[in-house]
Amino acid sequence: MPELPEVETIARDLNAQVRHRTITGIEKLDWARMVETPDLPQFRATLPGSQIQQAGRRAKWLLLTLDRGHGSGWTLALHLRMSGRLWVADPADLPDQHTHLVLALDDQRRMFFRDPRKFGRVRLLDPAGLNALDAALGPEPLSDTFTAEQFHTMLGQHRTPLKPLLLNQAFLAGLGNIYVDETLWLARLHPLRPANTLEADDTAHLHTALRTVLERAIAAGGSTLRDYRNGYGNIGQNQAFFAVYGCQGKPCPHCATPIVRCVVAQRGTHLCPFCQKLPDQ
DNA sequence: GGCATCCTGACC
DNA sequence: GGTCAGGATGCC
Repeated sequence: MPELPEVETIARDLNAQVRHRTITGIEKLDWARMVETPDLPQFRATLPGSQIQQAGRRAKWLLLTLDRGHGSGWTLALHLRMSGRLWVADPADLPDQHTHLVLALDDQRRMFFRDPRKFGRVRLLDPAGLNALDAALGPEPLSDTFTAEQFHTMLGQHRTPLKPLLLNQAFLAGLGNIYVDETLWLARLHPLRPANTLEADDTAHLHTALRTVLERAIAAGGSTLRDYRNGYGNIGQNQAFFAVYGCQGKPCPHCATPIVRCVVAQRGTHLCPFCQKLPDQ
């Protein structure tokens, strides 16, 4: 569910609320499979007493840097996958049946990880583990060091269609189904276009479109379709700006041609058949 | 690449 | 009852 803008929003919200707070205990953990590493005893032993130095993000991973106590040098990495939420709960709130992890803080507040589909995962990483996670992910599209020239070189090395390539986290970090569709529409590129057929100006448009779409979504606090909530438990507003995602049958904001939905790379895909043509057509 | 799998809830 | 869902992985 959450993609880069949603995870970025949650990271900022958490940073504002739990930075320098100490985790006093694990109040609830009823889905052991969500903890990927280390083993459960070490996970339970390490967290209590550790202080959250800061909350950040890498790709779609939320990263809580831990300091002091047993947590020194560790990073708590959380991935929300499809239906996960992570927020600082109101002291009066009780975790429901889908809230599988509750972390108590030293100010009487608690962090809730709720995930009905149970796809979400948590890792406690040492510095080497954090490096490995980072190394397995592509560049951050909003980074100052991610240039259109670099992007063009990257795209030229793949004949894969654009959509599955942009969804591949090892190629580029943070995009998911919504923002790939929105970005390709803004760049007027067909999702099946082989990556290595882009001209330099196509890549420049795609590079600009990526930043426009992602920055607008962050400014709007993310997109809420069903499950997504920010770090305060509130919905985002970016869904109002969708041009194509879920807009099948509605007029293209550029040319008024009805938006169509198809399937590309096993994912629902939304595009304007007039603006986004394959070169052969 | 395609496909199945991990899960549950919403919707038709 | 069947289909779909913002993600990722492992198997052809």
